[in-house]
Amino acid sequence: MSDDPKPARSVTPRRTKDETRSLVLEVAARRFSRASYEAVSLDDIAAESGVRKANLLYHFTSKEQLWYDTVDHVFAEVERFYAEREGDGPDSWGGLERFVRTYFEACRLNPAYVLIPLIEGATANWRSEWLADRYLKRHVHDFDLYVRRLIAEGALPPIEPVHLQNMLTGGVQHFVANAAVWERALGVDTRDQAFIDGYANSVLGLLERVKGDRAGA
Amino acid sequence: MSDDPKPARSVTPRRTKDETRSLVLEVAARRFSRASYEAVSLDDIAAESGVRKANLLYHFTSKEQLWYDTVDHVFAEVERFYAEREGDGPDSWGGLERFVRTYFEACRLNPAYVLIPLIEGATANWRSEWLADRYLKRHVHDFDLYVRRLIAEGALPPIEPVHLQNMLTGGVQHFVANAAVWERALGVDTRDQAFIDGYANSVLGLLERVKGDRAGA
DNA sequence: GTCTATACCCAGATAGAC
DNA sequence: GTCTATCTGGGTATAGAC
Repeated sequence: MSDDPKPARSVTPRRTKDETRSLVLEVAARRFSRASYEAVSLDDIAAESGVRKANLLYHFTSKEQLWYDTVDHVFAEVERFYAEREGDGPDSWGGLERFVRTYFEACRLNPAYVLIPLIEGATANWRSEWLADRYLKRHVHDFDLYVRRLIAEGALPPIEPVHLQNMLTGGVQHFVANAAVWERALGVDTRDQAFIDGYANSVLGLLERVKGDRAGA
Repeated sequence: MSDDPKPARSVTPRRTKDETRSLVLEVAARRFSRASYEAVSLDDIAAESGVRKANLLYHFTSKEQLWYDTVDHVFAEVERFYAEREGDGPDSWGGLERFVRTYFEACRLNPAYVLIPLIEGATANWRSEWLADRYLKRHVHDFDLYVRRLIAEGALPPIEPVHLQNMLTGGVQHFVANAAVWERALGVDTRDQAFIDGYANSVLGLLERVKGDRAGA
C-alpha cells in the first residue's frame, strides 16, 4: 500500500503487506505439501521466505491461521484455472474428455492442490474436517452431479458415479503425490507432462469402451 | 520368556516381552495410520497401550525404531494374507479378477497397510525413502511384472502396465484412506465391505471390456 | 523390566524497543 | 511493521532406584 521512498527506519528492503503475504503463502504451500502440518515449523517457513518468525505471526496471527490461508490461496488459484477452462460449476462443464484433461492438468500444475488434501485428509484432525467441509465435500458433490448429468444426457451409460469419479481422480492424485516412489520403483517420472498426458489417454481410452456399452455396476 | 509366578516385585500384571511388543505394535499401527509421524507422541501410545513411556523406549530404544518395527509388523501381516490366498510373488499369482479381490480385501482389512504408505509416502523424509526402498519399490515392481505376464499370456491386451496398476490400486487406496471425506460428502461408508465389493465389480466390469478389445495406449 | 524424576531441546507465541 | 529476546509447553530420551 504505502510505497513511499521516504527514509525507512529499517534497512531491509520494504515490501507491501500484500507482497509479504503472497511471498509467505507460496513458501507455505510448498512446505505444507511436502510434510505434515506438525512437521512444518514456522522456523522453516521463516528461513525459506526470509520473513522473520515474529513477522509471520504478525501477518497471520498463528500457525493455524497461516495454514487456513495457505489452503485458501492454493484452492483459489486452482478454481480460477477451472473457471477459465470450464466455467463455473457442474452445469457449465463441457464433455468428459475435456474435463478430465483439465483436471489432470490442474493436478500436475498445482501439486499442493493434490498433496495437501491427501496428507491431511488421510488423517483425522481439525484440518481434515475443515478441508472436507470447506472444499472436498463440494468438489465430490459437484463431480457426482456432473457424472449424473452426463448419464442423464446419454453421454455415459448408467455407471455408479462415485466409482467412476474415484477411478478418474484417484489415479492422477496417486501419480502426482507418490511420484518419488514410482520414480524409484520404475524409473518413470509420473509428474511429467508427457506421462500424465499418456495416462489421460489410457483412462479416456477405457472410457470410450464403456460409453459404447451397457451398465457398469 | 520367564513366566515364573514367584512373588513379583511389581504389582502390575506381568506380560512376556513378546506380549508387550505385540500389544504396543498394534496400538502404534493404529496411531501411525491416523496421524503423521510427528503428530503421534510416545505419550499417546503409552496412554492407549498402558505401557509406560520409559518402557516403550526400553523395548524399542527410540520412537524411530518403533515406527520401523510397526511398519514391518503391518506389512508382515499383509504378506502372510497374500501368501495364503495367492502364493508368493507375481509368478504364482492367479487370475487378475481373484488378485484384485485379494488386494482390495487386504486394503480393507488392514487400513494401516494403505494409510501409512499414503501418509508418509506423500511427503519427503527418511520414512518415505525407507518405505519405498524396503517395500513399495518391490510391490510396484511385482505388480508390474504380473501385469506384463498376463499380457504375455494373452489374458490382457497390451495396455501400459503402470497405468493399469494405478487404476487398479489407486482407487481402493483412496476409498480406504479418505473414507471420512466420502462419508461427509456423499453419506457413503467407503470402507464398508459391501461398498468395496461393489467397487471391485465396477473395476472388473471395466476390465472385462478391455480384455475383449485391442490395445489401451 | 518397571517405575519416577528429570535433562534437554525445539516449537509456537509474546513483549517491547525501535 | 520489523526486530531481538524471552516465555512456556510438550516432546524425546536418559538416570537411576527398586
